Amino acid sequence: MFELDVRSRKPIYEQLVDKLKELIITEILKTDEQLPSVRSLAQELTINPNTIQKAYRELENQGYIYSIKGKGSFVSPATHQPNTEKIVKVKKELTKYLSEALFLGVSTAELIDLIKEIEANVGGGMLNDEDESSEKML
Amino acid sequence: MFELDVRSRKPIYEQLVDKLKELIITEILKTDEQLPSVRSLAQELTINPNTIQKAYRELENQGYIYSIKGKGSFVSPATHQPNTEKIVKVKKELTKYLSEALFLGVSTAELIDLIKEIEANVGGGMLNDEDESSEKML
DNA sequence: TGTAGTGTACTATGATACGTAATACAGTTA
DNA sequence: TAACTGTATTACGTATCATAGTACACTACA
Repeated sequence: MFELDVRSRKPIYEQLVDKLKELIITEILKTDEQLPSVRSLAQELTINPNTIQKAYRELENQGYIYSIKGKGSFVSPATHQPNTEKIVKVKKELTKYLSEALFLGVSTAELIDLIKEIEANVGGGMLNDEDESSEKML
Repeated sequence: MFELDVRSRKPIYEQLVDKLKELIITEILKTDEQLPSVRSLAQELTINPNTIQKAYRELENQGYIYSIKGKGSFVSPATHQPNTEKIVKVKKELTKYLSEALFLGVSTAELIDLIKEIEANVGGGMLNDEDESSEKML
């Protein structure tokens, strides 16, 4: 279900946040669906429960999930209400990577195709994860 | 010339890499133009020379600049030869942020506009009279 | 009621990265 | 020679990450 790279410079909990966010955005994980418990996921990924909890806390802070003591953690309903601050932040990152992509020779057309491709997956359903090199497959 | 956030979670040297990369990509810094020396830039930014050097080393590793002992550091000529590995990496980041942008309600049209806007500022040459729409994205 | 499963909180420890500081060396330029 | 470049090394303090262990509060269920 997850591929983690424990050797990566990017913290494990942050990798988890990214992966889960992606699963939520693409609606592979649906609204109110229950996430694995911190302990079970920790055991499955052979990492520490605290690390899972940190990722869940971050996702909760960002509004992607909600947690109920004694019950579990669940996917938040997609509000789709514009969050200006977040959008500004994301656009900034986008600008950075779009610039670099163009600089590296990626064409505008290709980028637009990428957008359309992603758009088809966001809220749509199917998506497959093509991912990096190493490690830990579960 | 630079604005750094020493309190940011992002390392200073990495902020420097990003800023300089952007200046190179947008050709504000032109091929073979000399960068500030590690010591002078360190003094200007009131940070440690080692931190500058780390950023320069990273930029050199990524092919954006070259350094000559005793002379200085200079902007590499833009090769524009496709670097598959880098492109894959950038596309991956792009996918992440594009997904999130779409999820947050940014429209496809808006994203395409963003691409075109950036394209006008990258590499192509004609645009160093950046008076209007460009606005020095940072 | 008891028990197992949830989330949550806290302390402690080791490893690693970041940034600074000081020093040294090598090469270029005037 | 003197002053400027890049580069390398060691040491130190700090912060973050991840683990480990423990504890507590709440929920569900037999």
